[in-house]
Amino acid sequence: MVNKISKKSISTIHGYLKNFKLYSKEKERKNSKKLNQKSTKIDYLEIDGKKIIRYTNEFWTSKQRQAASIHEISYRACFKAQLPKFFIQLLTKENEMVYDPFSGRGTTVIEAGIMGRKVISNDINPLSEILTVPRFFVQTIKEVEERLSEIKVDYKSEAEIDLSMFYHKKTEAEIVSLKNYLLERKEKNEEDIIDKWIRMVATNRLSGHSKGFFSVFTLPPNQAVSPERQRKINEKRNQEPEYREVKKLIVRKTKALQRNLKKEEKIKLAEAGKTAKFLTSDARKTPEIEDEKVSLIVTSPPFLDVVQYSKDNWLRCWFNDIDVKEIEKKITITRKLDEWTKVMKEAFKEFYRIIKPGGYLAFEVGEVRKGKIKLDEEVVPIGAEVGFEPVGIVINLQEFTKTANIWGIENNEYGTNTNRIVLFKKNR
DNA sequence: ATGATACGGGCGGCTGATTA
DNA sequence: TAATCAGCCGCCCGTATCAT
Repeated sequence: MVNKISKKSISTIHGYLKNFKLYSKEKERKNSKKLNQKSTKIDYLEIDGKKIIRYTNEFWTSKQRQAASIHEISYRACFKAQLPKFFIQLLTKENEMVYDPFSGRGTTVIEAGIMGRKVISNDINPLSEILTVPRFFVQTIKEVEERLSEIKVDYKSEAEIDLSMFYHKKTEAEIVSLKNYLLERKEKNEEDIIDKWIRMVATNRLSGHSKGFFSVFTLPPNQAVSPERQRKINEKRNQEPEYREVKKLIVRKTKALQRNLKKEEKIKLAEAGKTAKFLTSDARKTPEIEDEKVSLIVTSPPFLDVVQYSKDNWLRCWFNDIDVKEIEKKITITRKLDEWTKVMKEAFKEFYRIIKPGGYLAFEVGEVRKGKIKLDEEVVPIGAEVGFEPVGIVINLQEFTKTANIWGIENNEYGTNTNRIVLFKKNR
């Protein structure tokens, strides 16, 4: 619900954020045509002797399923599509380059693609590319059905590891057959975009807590359950894996992913996909990206080591023949703040190199350790040191419908109840 | 003994689509 | 129109273990 706005100079961005009023669809529905009258709260922080402005408002709403359905790929710690949309709309024009160095499930680049921007996506975890690339080239139900029908299932096949706590024998045979098919296609260099689409959907269906997934009831798929733990869950719930039709579920999710995707959005995605770059590099070292090529970065880095990305993805890595240990070796961000800061500074240097003069960096971070560590405030001097001008901190505050009960955390307590974005500009 | 680091838990409210 | 249900989302922190 961002007001239509073209690219703004730095002073008008301040004006825009200051005078921002969110047009509320909710209120419209309730026959009140009024704007959401919340005005932006402004305060100032002093960091390293310099004043920095902080804007707090409900700049976007992030209800579930309010963005394009194509984003509905579960991944650990993914921000809502409304976040990148806000900054892309505010800070870039069509055909300009948008980049996400910590791409994850690819929310930023997919959203940028829908909006007709050019994109580069990077993530050190190869799973990111597997989940992102195919969604630029949305396949029709018919294409997917036809391809699936060509894939032979050997009902004698079994996984080399014990997955009996997750899958019915027949389901497991179907998954393993699909895994082997995809591996063979890849090895023979025959893997096409339809195969990749199927790989992406299947990877997303491996485990979850409803009948739309291949597995028995388990946790939602953004967090992995260990085999030992799954056995206990099965015991506790007195359940055992029932048969799930793998091909049928893939077709169903294929349909769901494009549920509300408009025709022109699909075309724009495909256009962006044709020129897109997908990297699997360390964000500090991306020589594939030329100097001053990028108009906007919207990203969110790992917050210290709060999330175990490789562990949470063990089953998906198994399906895609990705060595979890190899990824763990590459991801070296520790829980120590000073080391995190060092790594981020190197990354910021790289961002400065590839952003064009006049371009922006929107860097989303959060509070961790019960608010003891405010990463947004840590990030401001890092950006300034490498040459960026800190524009300000943008905080999106909303009445949350979040239900993070896993760790007994109440609404608006800890975690990402607010999105905190540090906005930087590279001056001309 | 003390501080640092590693490990890993295991739900449920809400929204929107589908079905009755 | 109401009822049902699939599927989304959550970057924390207590405790065990290791290092000094």
